Amino acid sequence: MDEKRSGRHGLASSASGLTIGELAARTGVTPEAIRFYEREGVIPAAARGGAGRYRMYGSDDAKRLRFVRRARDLGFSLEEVSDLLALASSDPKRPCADVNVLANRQLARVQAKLAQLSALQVQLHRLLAACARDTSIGDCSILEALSGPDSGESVE
Amino acid sequence: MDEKRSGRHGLASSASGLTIGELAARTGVTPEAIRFYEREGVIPAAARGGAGRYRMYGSDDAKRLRFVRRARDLGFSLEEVSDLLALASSDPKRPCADVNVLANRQLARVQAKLAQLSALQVQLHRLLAACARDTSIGDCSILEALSGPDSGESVE
DNA sequence: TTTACAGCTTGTAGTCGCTACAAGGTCAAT
DNA sequence: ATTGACCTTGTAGCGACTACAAGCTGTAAA
Repeated sequence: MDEKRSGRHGLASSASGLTIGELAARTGVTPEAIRFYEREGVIPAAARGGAGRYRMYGSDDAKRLRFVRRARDLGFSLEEVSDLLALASSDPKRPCADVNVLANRQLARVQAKLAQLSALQVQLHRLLAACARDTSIGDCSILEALSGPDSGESVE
Repeated sequence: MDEKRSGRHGLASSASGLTIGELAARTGVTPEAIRFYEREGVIPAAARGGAGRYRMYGSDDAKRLRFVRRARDLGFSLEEVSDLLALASSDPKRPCADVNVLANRQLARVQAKLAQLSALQVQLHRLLAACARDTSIGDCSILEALSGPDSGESVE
């Protein structure tokens, strides 16, 4: 019955007997993060294994956790991940408009940040191009730019 | 001697008698952030005005604070801002290579993030394009993608 | 003079998504 | 019995602020 024990020290690792460390290894999420997700209510509290008080996980937990990791990788907040999880396990016949809304919102955020960073890149490029010709702190166009493009004696 | 009082309630606002709120208004940095910068050692502790114990600022402080804000806007960390401030007030004859290094590092960070976000944008676009044709949660390709592109029963 | 009130003071807690301990408990093997 | 990996909880820290709370100050209007 327990032929599937295989951890370095033999802690259960059968289809529905993963420890938190094993789950971590399978999902690419650290044990600390898993416990954090549980505390935050993103994933349900794990069942505790027989004698000891260790958290034990099954394949459903692994699936859910991979879902969480992928959604986080896409930039969704933990709250949105919770929403997505709830949607994923809701009535399969319901329209997936809510999912779409979430994804679109995230896309908008990503695009806003892209625009902002793009502008930053341009500015830094310009500063560096100008500074390449400078040699001393006194003439450094970067420091000049930071010190005040819009005059400097406007304290009245 | 005190003909230059002009705040709503008359707190000093002459060339070198700004209160923290006035400084905030002139620099676009909130009073809380200014105090935070002082606590963190990014800007020196302000002089305290005569009778009361209010912080009082002059035009040099305003300049320095604008410098900080611009550098922050470019994405430099507070530690780097401190470094930049130190460089700006160091020997003007020294070469500005250090400034260049800092700016290049920041540009590299910005570009790394741009690449990352760009990839994210592509992924989200793909997900949304696929989902536009879906109608129900059960068929939602976004949730499918999150649930596991690489099979799903690999818990062994 | 009294009162009102804007704006200042310090200190602390919260944000977000973790990571990094510390101090101790558990499990299997040697 | 002891080792030693792994687990447990709880707490603090990161970065760069923001948001209070409780109280003080300074001026103006009643």
